[in-house]
Amino acid sequence: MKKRRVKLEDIARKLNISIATVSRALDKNPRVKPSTREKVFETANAMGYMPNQIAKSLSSGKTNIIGVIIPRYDEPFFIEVCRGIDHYAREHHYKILISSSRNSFEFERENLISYEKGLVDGIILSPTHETETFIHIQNIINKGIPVVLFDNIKQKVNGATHVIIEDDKASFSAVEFLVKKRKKTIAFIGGIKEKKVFQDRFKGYLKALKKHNIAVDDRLILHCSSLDREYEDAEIQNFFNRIPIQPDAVFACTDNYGLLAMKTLLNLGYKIPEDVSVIGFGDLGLGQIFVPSMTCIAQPSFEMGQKVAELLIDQLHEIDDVVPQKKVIKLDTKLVLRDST
Amino acid sequence: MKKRRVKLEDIARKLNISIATVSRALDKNPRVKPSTREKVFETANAMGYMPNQIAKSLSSGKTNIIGVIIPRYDEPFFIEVCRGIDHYAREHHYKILISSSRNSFEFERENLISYEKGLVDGIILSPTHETETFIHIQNIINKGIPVVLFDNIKQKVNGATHVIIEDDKASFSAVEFLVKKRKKTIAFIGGIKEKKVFQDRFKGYLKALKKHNIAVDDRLILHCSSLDREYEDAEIQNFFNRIPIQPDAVFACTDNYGLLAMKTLLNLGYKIPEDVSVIGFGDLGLGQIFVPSMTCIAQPSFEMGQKVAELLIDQLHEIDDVVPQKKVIKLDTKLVLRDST
DNA sequence: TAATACAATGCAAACGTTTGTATTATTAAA
DNA sequence: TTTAATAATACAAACGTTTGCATTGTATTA
Repeated sequence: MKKRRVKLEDIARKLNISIATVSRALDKNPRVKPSTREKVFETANAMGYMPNQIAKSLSSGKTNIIGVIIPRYDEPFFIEVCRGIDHYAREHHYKILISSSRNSFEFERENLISYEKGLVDGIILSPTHETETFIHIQNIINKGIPVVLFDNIKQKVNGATHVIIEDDKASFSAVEFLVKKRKKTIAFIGGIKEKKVFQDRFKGYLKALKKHNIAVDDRLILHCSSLDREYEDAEIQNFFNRIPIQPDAVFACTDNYGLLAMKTLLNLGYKIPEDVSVIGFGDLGLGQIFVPSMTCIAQPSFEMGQKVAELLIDQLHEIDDVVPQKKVIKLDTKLVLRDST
Repeated sequence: MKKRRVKLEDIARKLNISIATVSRALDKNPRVKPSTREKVFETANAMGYMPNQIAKSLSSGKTNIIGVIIPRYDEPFFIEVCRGIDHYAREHHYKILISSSRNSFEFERENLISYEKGLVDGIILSPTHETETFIHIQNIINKGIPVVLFDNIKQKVNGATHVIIEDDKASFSAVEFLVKKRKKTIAFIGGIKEKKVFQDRFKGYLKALKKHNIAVDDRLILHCSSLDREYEDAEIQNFFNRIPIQPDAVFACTDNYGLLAMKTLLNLGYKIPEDVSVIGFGDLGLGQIFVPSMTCIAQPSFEMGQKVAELLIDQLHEIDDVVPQKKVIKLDTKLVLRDST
């Protein structure tokens, strides 16, 4: 069934020249005579030659593959980042190997180890909420494999570049916006408490309330604990069904939470934005479709992907001896106003 | 900067044994004495040995990587399929290399060629709307690389396994459902005409109308031509803004079209489902969040991914001499009723 | 016409594994 | 003890490239 691949040797034999010459000819190396090169190209085509990437990689020590680890697929933010990575990477002749850590530290570690086997030239990683220790990442870096981290970074990792947004600032400004609209009972819907981004978004919420002398009311605060799409809905419905006071605004830490909140509130008979304003976080398209459309903090996801890829690829091309400056890159967010506020 | 990797040779030298023995010891090959094996494992650990996947692949001729080509990232259906693939693949020790053809035949071909260089053991592909000729796929198969196709297959490819749903049947039953609800002016929102799945879904629509003696009215039919999320919205808004008759139902060929239709209709003052019913296609979660929630044809995307991966991996494990039976697998859809009808 | 330069090509090692076969060491049987 | 059997290990080729260095061929100069 499986056909034997044509290799350099086959071309060499047919033309009665050496493998080295064939290799160089295909490389357009000026050391081989134009006429020879032509002949090589012709027979290579005729024979259907296709270089063996694996052999090339073994010889060169480069695979031109970037390993990407995200906590989950079913979060549009991560997919959008991947799209950004793919865009930049392809332009620079890299391919991407994506895997999901499924919100599990163990999976994240396993993935990292599998990448350590030399399959990838560098790694882009967004740590899970479970990730408390970073030695598994440090280990990889110590082996000389460049790593770029994005989103949800609990701890600065020495030698890695970080790309983040300022979650606390962003949520602070969103909540302050609500306060300035004279909202007094602002509900907060966050995600799992263990996740740094949610912690920071919560901090921003608290800070805005404090600044404007609004008392924090625990009954208005929900930290969703679901890791799956299916349970988030129930959790948020529960929350609003039982809430003892009527909120006049909701600040949600993701677009999805925001949409689910709007859905639940509408079903409970609230009018948006008359009775209650809602702000989401992310701005990944769905907020624009919902009726009413949702005000969001726009996070530059695609751009984040591009940036992350750019930084990694830059690092891959650095001269080995130059000890590179590792950086923390902060991308800007902005509040996009729509009908829900 | 870059540390030299520890290799078998280093372990061998340290223990004064041969590379072959080290290799076999790590493989737990019974040909090496238990005590030797122990020593090998110990020093391997102590030295931080990590096998070189590339070298392994070159030697074994297997990479344990599956190449996946999808037309676009920003279509939840494809991501859900990828998630299914990832799930099944990981369980069977395969990794996935994803790339997007960006709705372009040329990109699809390029990706395929890049995979042909021996990087992947097999390929999962969903052809673009531009893909008319299938020789690039046939070529790959002829080289002995297994290919499984899913969604949007215009032409049966010899030697490839196909996984599809019966788009015409599914849309027929959805439209018939509307007819039975006494809907007479049923609008159709499809995608680019060149895409087989949209052609089939349109056929189902026509067939249902015909069966129930409802005249086809071109003014009720929209074939969206946008390939980008951003333009779809405008196209659908335009359509409903200018529509000369009031539809009493809308059958949309994707969830996104359905949601955009609902949004536009609501903004135009229609009541859903009182004035107009809406059915979407896909059922990827968003329909449940929208208010009112959207009735959908549920397409088993995750399962499709799993199935596709299963079929490919089965093929990869087939004995080479056995000429395998290539199949066309049809997955079931069902109509999920919600508030929009 | 011999010496010299340089263009074109070839040889062989290297990349890090795996694995068939050969070799050596050890044990059991005669 | 020597022989036969078997267990343990070693050798070397193979996977398909790339590349530094050596070699051959050709043209230029004196």
